[in-house]
Amino acid sequence: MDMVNDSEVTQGQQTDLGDTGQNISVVHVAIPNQAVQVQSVIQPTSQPSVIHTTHQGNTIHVVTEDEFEEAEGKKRREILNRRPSYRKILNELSSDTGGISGMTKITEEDSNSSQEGMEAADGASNLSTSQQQNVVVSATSVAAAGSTVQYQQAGGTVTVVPTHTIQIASHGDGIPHTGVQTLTMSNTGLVTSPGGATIVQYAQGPDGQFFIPATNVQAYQIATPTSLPQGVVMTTAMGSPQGVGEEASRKRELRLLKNREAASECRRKKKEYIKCLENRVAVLENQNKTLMEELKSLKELYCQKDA
DNA sequence: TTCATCAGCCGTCAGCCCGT
DNA sequence: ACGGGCTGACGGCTGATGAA
Repeated sequence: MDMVNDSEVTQGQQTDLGDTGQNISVVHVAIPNQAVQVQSVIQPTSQPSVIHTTHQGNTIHVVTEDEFEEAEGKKRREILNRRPSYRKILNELSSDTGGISGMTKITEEDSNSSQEGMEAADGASNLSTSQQQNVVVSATSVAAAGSTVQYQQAGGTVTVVPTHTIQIASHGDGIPHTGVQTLTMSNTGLVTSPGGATIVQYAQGPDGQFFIPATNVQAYQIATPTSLPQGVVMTTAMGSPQGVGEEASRKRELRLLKNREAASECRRKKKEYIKCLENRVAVLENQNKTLMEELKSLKELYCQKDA
């Protein structure tokens, strides 16, 4: 493969491509040390079907068709093999392009789109006697008898059991829990009735545990939370073959839920990535236009001087 | 109004990569 | 080796739009 370095090629220069057996004239406008806008137009003078070039920095590589196909194939395979995440691409773009506007660096923090859910779930651990609680857990699968789903967080544990009892095992807030409290359970959260959002009244039993009075009992569904804060653990107590099946289905639900969220996040990043690319195109087109105009005026200046 | 088409969104699956 | 995250691909759903 022959290399044609743009520092060696000037407008109209005839360049022999050696082992390609081709002679081409190269019209090459090269602006050294410009990150963008090196334009090259390669025109074959003989009839070699296609001239393929690849660019590396300021260097143009002229390759044979076979080499080109091979390289393209390899490139395609590499792209198929592993496309870096949009976050990576965006970060690379933003560090590469430095001053280019419209580039937003994605950080771990701003990729955390489920902050609100976390905050809502956070509230569940701080159960107090006087305020309404938002316990956020979504509903998908019905817990069978014998299984216990725990929603745990540092300092407090809310246990939901399929006998429709909500047990608050340990608040960790030091507040004595007496009387009837109201839990607002949204359909985006931990426990819902089939009808959606439900106000569940629960009371504290003599053993200190809270329970839902029988009048409130419905087929509450229990599933994994849409987003659990760090340190939050959902567990199920199992012990039977039936439980194994439930465990599997619970795991599946959790996996699907996480994947759902991941897909949503991925789409969000993809959109952002495309926006950034569009911005970049606009910026580069602008720069291109400016440089072309500059080149044109310099050419005119040069022609005037020559004449 | 009804129907067809299209675009956009969402959920799911599969496969790859990466950290443990 | 395994589990979890990421993302392309696919199919279904829904709303907008235009033609009949």
